[in-house]
This record gives sequence, C-alpha cells and structure tokens, in this order.
Amino acid sequence: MSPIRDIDRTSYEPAYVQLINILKGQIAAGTYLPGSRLPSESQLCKRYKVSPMTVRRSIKALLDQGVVTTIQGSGTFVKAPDMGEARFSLEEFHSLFKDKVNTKVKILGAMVTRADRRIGGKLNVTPGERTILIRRLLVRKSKPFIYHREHLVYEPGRPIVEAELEVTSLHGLFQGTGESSLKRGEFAIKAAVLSKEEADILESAEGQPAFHLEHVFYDFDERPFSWGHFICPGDRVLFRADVGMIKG
Amino acid sequence: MSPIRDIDRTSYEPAYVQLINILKGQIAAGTYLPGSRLPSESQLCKRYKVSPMTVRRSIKALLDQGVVTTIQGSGTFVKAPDMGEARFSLEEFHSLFKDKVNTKVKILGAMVTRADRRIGGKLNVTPGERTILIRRLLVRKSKPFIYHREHLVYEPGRPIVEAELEVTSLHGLFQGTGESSLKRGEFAIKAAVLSKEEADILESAEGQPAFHLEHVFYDFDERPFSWGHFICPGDRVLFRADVGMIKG
DNA sequence: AAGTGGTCTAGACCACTAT
DNA sequence: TAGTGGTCTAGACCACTTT
Repeated sequence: MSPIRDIDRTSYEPAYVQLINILKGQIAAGTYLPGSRLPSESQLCKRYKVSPMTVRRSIKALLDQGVVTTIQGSGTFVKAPDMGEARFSLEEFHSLFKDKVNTKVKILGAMVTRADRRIGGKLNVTPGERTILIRRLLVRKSKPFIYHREHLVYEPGRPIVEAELEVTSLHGLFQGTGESSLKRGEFAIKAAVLSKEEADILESAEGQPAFHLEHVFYDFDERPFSWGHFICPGDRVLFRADVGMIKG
Repeated sequence: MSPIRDIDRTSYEPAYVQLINILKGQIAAGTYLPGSRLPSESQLCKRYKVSPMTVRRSIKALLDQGVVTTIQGSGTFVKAPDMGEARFSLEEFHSLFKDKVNTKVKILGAMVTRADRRIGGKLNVTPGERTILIRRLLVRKSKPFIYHREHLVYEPGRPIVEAELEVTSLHGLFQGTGESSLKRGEFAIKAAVLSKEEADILESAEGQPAFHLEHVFYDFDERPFSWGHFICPGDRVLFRADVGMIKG
C-alpha cells in the first residue's frame, strides 16, 4: 500500500519527526497490529541510519501519545486503544474567552458576605468570616452565555485578591498574567440543571441540563483564595476527546 | 527555606528525575516566578554537573507538564497556570470497569433495527439499512449505575461487530483486547437530564442531571462501526483536572 | 549469554535571539 | 558576535527479559 520510506536528510522536518510518522503510518496501516512487537531500537538504528538517541526520541513520543508500551528487556509493543486514556480539554470553552470581539464580561455584583460551612471548607476560613462574592456574566454576541459565581477570601493585604476584583475580562482568569501569584488550580465538571435564578440570568429555562465547572485556585503558599463555578447550559459547550491513532 | 540540592549519584533515582524535582521545587517555592527565565542549559550543566542531554531531558519534561515555555535563542521561561490546559480524564469512570468484583454488566437487550437519519449519519450507512441496538446496564454492588446504548453496523462478515456482540464485560470496550481491529475512538461529554426510561432503568428520578458520554469507534479502514452513549446520573461520577504546579 | 530498553556522556552543528 | 535552545552523533554502562 504505502511504500517504505527512508529518512529524508534534506527535509526541513527533523529526523525524529519523520521516524515518528513512519512508525505511526505503519501502525495505522496495520503493518504492526496491537500487541505485536516493533523492531528493536538497534534494528531501527540500522534500518533508518540514525543514532540510538534519535530512535529513542521517536519511541518516547509514541509512548507519550499512548500508541506503544515499552517493556525493559523485552521490547516495544503496539498498544490497543484504551478508553481510560481519553483526555478532555477546555479548549472550546477557553476559546470563548479569547474572542475579545464577540465576548464581553459583565459584573452582575460584588459584595461582602459571611462564609457558611461549605465556603469555609473550600477556602479554609472559619465559618462566619468575611468573604467576597463576585457574580459575572459572560456575554457572547449580546447573548448571555456563561454565568460565573466566585467566592474570594476577604484579606485586603493579599494582592491576588485585589487583582481578582479588577478582573472584568475573564481572560485574566484563564491565562495567568505572568505576574500573579496564582500557583495552581483544581477543576471539576459536574452535571446539573439550571435553577430558576440561573435560567433567568442565562435566558434559558429552569431545569435545562447544564455544566457546572467548579474551580479552586491556590496561591504560592498553597492557600486557597478563590472558589467558584462557571455555569453553562449544556447545549452551548461540548467536551471532546480522542483515543488511539488520530487521523489516517 | 529549602536548601539547594545537588544530584545524588548514589540514588536509585535517575539524574534527570532529580533535576526535574529540583527545578519544580524552586518554581513552586517562588525562586523562579512566572514569566522569569530559568538558568540556561549550559549553566545548568555546570551547576549540576550533568551532560547537556540530561538537562534537555529534564527541561523537556517540564515543557510537557506545562510548567515552562522554551523560546529558541532566548531562553526557558516559567509559565503561569493556564486554565485552557486543564485535561479531564475518565479515570474515575474507568475504574468502575476494572473492579470486576463489585461491577457486573447485564445485557438488557439486543435487536436488529433500521437506521434513522441520525444513526445513519454517525455510522455512515444509508438510512433504512439494518443496524443493531444493544442496551447494557452496568451494575455496581447490585445497584444500577450506568446505562449504555450502542448502535452497531449490521455486517455479519465484520469480525469487530461479531466480537462486540459478545461483550458482556464492558471492560472489553474500555481496554482493547489486543487482537481487535479497533483503531480509534471519539468521545464527547454532554450535559443531560434523565428521561423517564433512563430514570426507571437507573433507579433514579426523571429530570435528574446526568452525563451523556457519547462515543464513536472506528476500525482500521477508518469506518465507524459503533456509536452510542454511556448515561450516568451526575452525582455518581466526577471529571477532575489540575492546572499549574501539582502538590508541594 | 544474548538481546532489549533505560540512562548518560561529551561533544558537534544548526537556527534563532539579543545586543 | 555571543548566547540560547534544537537536533544529532557514536558510543558507554546498566537493569532486565528471554533463551
């Protein structure tokens, strides 16, 4: 079917990339079926006239892509697609925030509140302490799209909190400024239905399926400073993933 | 705070792993803030007395983990956490299928049907053609947990389809047998609410929030052969992800 | 004992960036 | 021009598996 290629030394494409594509092409074509062993690294060195490091680099890439498994002392084997390896990204969700022409952020309100047990637990403050609640609405082409509720610790001396108050573009939340002291975040996708309040704000209907994208942000002292949810009707966003060989 | 470590040559831990941890530790501790430049590769070579390849390997790992960005000719820079890089896995979902003691699969029904436009579009068969509908129930500790509806192309000569009919353990769906001709799969998470039928089967209530995990499987000829949904009440599963520095 | 992948060296040359 | 990351060589030694 497909002729056996060699490495083209005149190509702008690095040798290890060419080798990756050669091997992936053979696997995709069924030359090496799932479970079967690939030629050893030394064989590949001779066959394609490249150094061991270059072969290893290609194999490592296939390993990272989940295409093969390596067993020391035994060989490199083609892996069968494994549904457990699917990885869903927020790309589609994220792209909304990059589109600064059609997407605007409206502050619905910001107020000082008292932490209940739930908020206290998430932000590691004792219930009754002051916290800040910010409600934002992401508007796309003049239509409400995503509703964001965020609870912040009330600690005026903490610059990260003050910075957060000035976020009128949610872009800042998604893509760190490079100067913030935000260290890491945790996210969770939950299935939900819209409440009356949420439906009104989002111009949808109560009981409609929706995603709750929960987040907790931590500063460099490992202290949580923000907990909240992005609430999005289910028909407005989709989380996708692929497993196994992508494309041809 | 934390003393500057050297590479321990007597350790079982490879030098490049030690260097990864040293650099991550320094970034996590704030020694190198987001946006700032890491020491150059040649400086790291001298400082830690390792070869260029070893340093590059460590940097590459940080690159893959999204901790740093490299700019050729300029340097390696600490990256700020980016929400767009969150990756949600099916691990929790998947683990159900591995637990063969507590998890069983019940076939609710298998029947020959005629493809409507929707099924035809997904499986690339003309509407009116015969397809197979399989309905399965994943039972956990004697309680219904996930409902699976799968449409298969009707093509008796196609071994992948015949194999599919014999899947009484969904484990086979998740973790390829190594002999199947399943090449790749596409997944999508959709927000939904339980229909009356689904609620009855899952012993839940109509209108409850739920995930629809849609899948399409392709064989080695790039032909789709299976389309279906895993339907799971929202309170039974959670999709999680982290961004930025994990742990310490 | 032979073969396999895993780690590592000590360089080389190149493309690109900053000055 | 000097410094940076990107690619690559031609080996070495080790841990492990297979025979």
